[in-house]
Amino acid sequence: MTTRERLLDAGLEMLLQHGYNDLGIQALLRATGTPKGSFYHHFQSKEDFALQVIDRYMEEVHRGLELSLEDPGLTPLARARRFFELSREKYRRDGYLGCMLGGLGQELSGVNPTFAAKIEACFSEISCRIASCLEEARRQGEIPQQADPRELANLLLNCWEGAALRSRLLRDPAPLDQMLDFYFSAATRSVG
Amino acid sequence: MTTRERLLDAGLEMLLQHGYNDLGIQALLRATGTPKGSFYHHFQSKEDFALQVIDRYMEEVHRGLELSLEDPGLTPLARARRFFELSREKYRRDGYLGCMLGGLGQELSGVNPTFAAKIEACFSEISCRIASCLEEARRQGEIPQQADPRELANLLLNCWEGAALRSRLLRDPAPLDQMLDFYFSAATRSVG
DNA sequence: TTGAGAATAGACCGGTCAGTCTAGTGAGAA
DNA sequence: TTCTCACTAGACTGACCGGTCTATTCTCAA
Repeated sequence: MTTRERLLDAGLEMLLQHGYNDLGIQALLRATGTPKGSFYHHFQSKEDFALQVIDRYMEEVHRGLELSLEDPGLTPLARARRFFELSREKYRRDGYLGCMLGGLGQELSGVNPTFAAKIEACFSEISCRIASCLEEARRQGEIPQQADPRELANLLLNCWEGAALRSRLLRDPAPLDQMLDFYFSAATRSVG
Repeated sequence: MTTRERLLDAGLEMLLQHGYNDLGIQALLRATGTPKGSFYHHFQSKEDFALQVIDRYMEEVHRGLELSLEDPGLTPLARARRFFELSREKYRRDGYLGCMLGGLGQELSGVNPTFAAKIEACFSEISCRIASCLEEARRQGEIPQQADPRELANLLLNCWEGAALRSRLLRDPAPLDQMLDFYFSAATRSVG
């Protein structure tokens, strides 16, 4: 494994726990046994590093989206739900520290437009893919014809992020499950 | 206005925008024209200061809860919605920077148990007061008898926080309104 | 075998951080 | 009038911050 990869790996873990401002380069280097020269050889700056960590985070997210949204054994609505259940499993493995996008978004969007734009773009990507899935659900009659898949997808994602924050505070998955139950029972009942 | 009050006022504004780690004591002092000695006369430490700022934030929240949840001109469900509409107006005045509890919760709960507990306690307080309101809604038949007011209140609050994060990223109130529409139409339709 | 460039290595930089310390000021009590 | 104490004032401390710099080592192509 290359130094760059080691740094990004550690970055995923440490940024999730510490956030951006509480993560020192020094600490990252100590944790990975990397000299400072290597870090600044591979990355322009701390900000550049964090942005690349977000890219790596998004690779995982997209793998999860493919795994769930393209599962032919499930109905479209069940596929959408599956994605968040996969995410919940990832959160469990991480110790219920929530979602890195939510964490960095909250911390940095008040002062750093680069991060704000980056993270909004990530949410937007995810939301779009879920929206096509919900579009399919609408075609198949799982949700009402007059429903707006794009708005429903944003709603689902935003509420999920809220649940993830509460789950981080409590170190407990319950808010995640409750939110999914509520959302999908509301979505199905509305067409029942 | 006393020095202490000036500092807490500025703290409300600056912590919302900058978060905890990006807010320097120096900057706070510069912004308020306060010498350092005064700050450390009134507050034990930066952490102590931030915890007191949260207390002040919660005073506002409780005022909002009283204003809305005890409004006799509205049905119980409408009172609950009113609280979040009031919050939305506050967010607008602040430039759509979201909710301080959500911001500090995300930033600090991974590393600082004191803040994690404090902020979870704040959410819990708010949720409890909304739950009694929803309990009353249940008594009056606005929501199903078998609904759990406490869970519904947590759900509402958590989803709101997610919408607030997205609103902060976009500097736009739309996610807030969409979330409220979805939640309350789901809640009423289920008993239709 | 040698030359070139990528990568490692860590001392070092100026600046800023939270927090301390001592001196001084001002208002109200005695 | 004088004493007291809450409060103001800001210089100062040591640690740590992100980032730079130069020297060295490694890898691999010519």
